[in-house]
Amino acid sequence: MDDPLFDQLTDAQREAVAHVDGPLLILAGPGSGKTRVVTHRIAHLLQLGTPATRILALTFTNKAAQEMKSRVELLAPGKPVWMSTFHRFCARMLREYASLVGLDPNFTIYDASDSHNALKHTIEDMEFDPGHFSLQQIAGGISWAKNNLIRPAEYEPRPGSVLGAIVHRVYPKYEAKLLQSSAVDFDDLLLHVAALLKDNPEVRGMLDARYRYIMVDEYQDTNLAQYAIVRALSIDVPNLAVTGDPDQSIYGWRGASLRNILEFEHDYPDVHVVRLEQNYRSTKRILRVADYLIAHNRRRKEKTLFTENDEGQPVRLRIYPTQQHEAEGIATRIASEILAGRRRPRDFAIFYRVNALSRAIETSLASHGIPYQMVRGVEFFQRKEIKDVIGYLTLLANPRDDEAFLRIINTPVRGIGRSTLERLRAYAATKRKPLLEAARESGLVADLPKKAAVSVARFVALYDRLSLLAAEPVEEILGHVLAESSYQETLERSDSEDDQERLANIEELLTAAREFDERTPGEGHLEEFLEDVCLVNETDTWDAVSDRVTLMTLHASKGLEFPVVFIAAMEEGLIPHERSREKPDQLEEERRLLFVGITRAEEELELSQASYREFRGQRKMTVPSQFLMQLPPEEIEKSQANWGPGVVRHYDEPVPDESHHQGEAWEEPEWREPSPVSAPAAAAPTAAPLAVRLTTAAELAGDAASASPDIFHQGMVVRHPEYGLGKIIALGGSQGQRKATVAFATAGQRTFVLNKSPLKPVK
DNA sequence: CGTAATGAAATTTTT
DNA sequence: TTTCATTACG
Repeated sequence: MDDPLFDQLTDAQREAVAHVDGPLLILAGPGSGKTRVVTHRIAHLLQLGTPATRILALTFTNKAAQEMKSRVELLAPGKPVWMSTFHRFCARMLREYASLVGLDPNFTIYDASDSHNALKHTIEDMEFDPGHFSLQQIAGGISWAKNNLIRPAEYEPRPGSVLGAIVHRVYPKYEAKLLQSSAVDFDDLLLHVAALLKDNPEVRGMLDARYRYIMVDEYQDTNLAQYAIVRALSIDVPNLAVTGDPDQSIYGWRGASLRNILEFEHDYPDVHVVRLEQNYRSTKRILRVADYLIAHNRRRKEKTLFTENDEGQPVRLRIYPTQQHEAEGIATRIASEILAGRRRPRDFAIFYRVNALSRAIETSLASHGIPYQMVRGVEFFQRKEIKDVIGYLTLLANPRDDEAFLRIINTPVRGIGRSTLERLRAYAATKRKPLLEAARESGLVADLPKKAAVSVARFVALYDRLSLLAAEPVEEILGHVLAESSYQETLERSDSEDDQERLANIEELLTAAREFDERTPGEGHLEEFLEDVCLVNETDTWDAVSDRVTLMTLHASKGLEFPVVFIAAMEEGLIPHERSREKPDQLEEERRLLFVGITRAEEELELSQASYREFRGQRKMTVPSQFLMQLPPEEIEKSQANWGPGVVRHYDEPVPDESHHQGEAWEEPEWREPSPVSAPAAAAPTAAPLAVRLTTAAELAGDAASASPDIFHQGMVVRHPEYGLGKIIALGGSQGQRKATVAFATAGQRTFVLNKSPLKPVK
């Protein structure tokens, strides 16, 4: 084979890429060039003349899909291969076949918190008392059922299970509520598609034929619903290629089933299996540590990881007195490496089991002036202000969406309180109408005070005004929403810092909308925007480019790699997490989680443990993680750090005379005041990477001279020579076509093309 | 109706 | 300790 596509591949990789027809299982260890294989295989299929539209590649994250897209683009430019996440693929299928499962094509996708609210409202409507079970437990039960392809009517509670009995009662009502609102939760996206394929053989057959080659990444993380979907699409044309690593399955708690990959050979008997065991990422020592650890798992496929990389440094294990010492130790190490010019901030990553552990580390990094970015749990699109504003758009797109209605009906406050809503809900329930419809008829609602009815009517009028804009670019709709609901004004009037931050976040959302508009010209893309918004997550926008230390949970680290990795808090109860200790399966998953963390490291790995840790305000003595005992002792360089408080010291220095700090010295660690740092490279860390990337840098560089339209923003007060003072209520269009709608005090609303208008900002 | 105060709960979270 | 959700007041 002298095809350039195969040039840079190893034999094993080549074997996988060259495989064309029939099922293929690629067992790919960490750092084994899996993405390379998948992308090259796609390119190869294209080269053989397969139309791009006949290839489907499914991933779990947008980031992975994006990565794949850009790499295929390099190998085979301009080919529209469908590469997306499972959920996005399903969303698209459902838009096409919505009516077959009882949805409108403009259905809403509920994220976790939306569906939580929907469940809460369902239970309220039922006047059902779930006893001591929490909403989350019930939600978990429903989610479990959905992941296992059990529809409401088919749900059979385990005999004697109280929770099961509750789920049995609630699940059908919850599902009915979603359908009534024409909404789906994340699990539904998969479940509905699986059901669609099962119940409609002709549709299934057509799609099976349409997607001639299907590839699934991270197959070890598929659940039964995903399995069923993939399976249904590869019956007549069984050209299914899956890649995965059983040892990296860390989402069992989300319904992923290791069975799918372990039994793949059973499900597809004539499967071709390729093992990618050579690692190109880590040093020999790191790899041996990972391999030794994971060998303790029983439920797996044996594999032999090897690398031709250097031996590398020993893996370090540091034991600190307290978490503050631990954090300080890590920060000091990083600082000295950077100051010595050996590394840059972006070379480092710090992983931990739970988000709550990040705080101490952040504090220390900040005090050393080390720039960092945290991939954090609270996502941009989950913030209240974002969800509020999105709520308006959602209701515009789907007037049947009761959850969206409830979210925005009194945000900002318009005097529509609990009792009013109670009556609206009762009315809507008896008339079997969406809440918005009920609101429209507020005059007919029994016992509704006139004042309340007027408030409701005003809201409906607002809604109707906004809905006239539904086909406009998203940025413009958003602008009108912000202005006419007085959401923005309410925040601006507030002087709390939180609210100022909210305004900034809304500004980011506007930017995201603008970028979306530029990306998708034409009319009526509201649903697509909303889909983007809810199927995107912050990890996707983790910025590999910026020069910062990365902080994240072990889960979030999957798929990434860093020259130097720290894994903090190697303690019983954290890793393995206490909630995982009951079942052996869960313990194995925790072990895999650590395996994933370890195998992210390219050159250096440092594990650490604190002897005492403050947890929920309690200082407790810790027990070393059992996993530490499952590492090869000869590969580990263990050291105990025993010095007193406040001493910032490089680790390679010998431990100093500890006499006067012995014993309780660490009880009250003293803190150096976080000192502002002199070096410009070490600017104070910005709080959070926002989910939305700003393009302003490029734009400013481009045409800074022409007092660009970018100086105008949402809500700004402007002056017009003729009409006087006005406020920008919406912006739209891009570049030279940038337009603003301005509400003037005397002259009403007018729209201008900014480049040609005499508008000037005031202030 | 809206805000302040109290109390219970607290992993991980591809979408 | 912190965060939320519900409850009690003004």
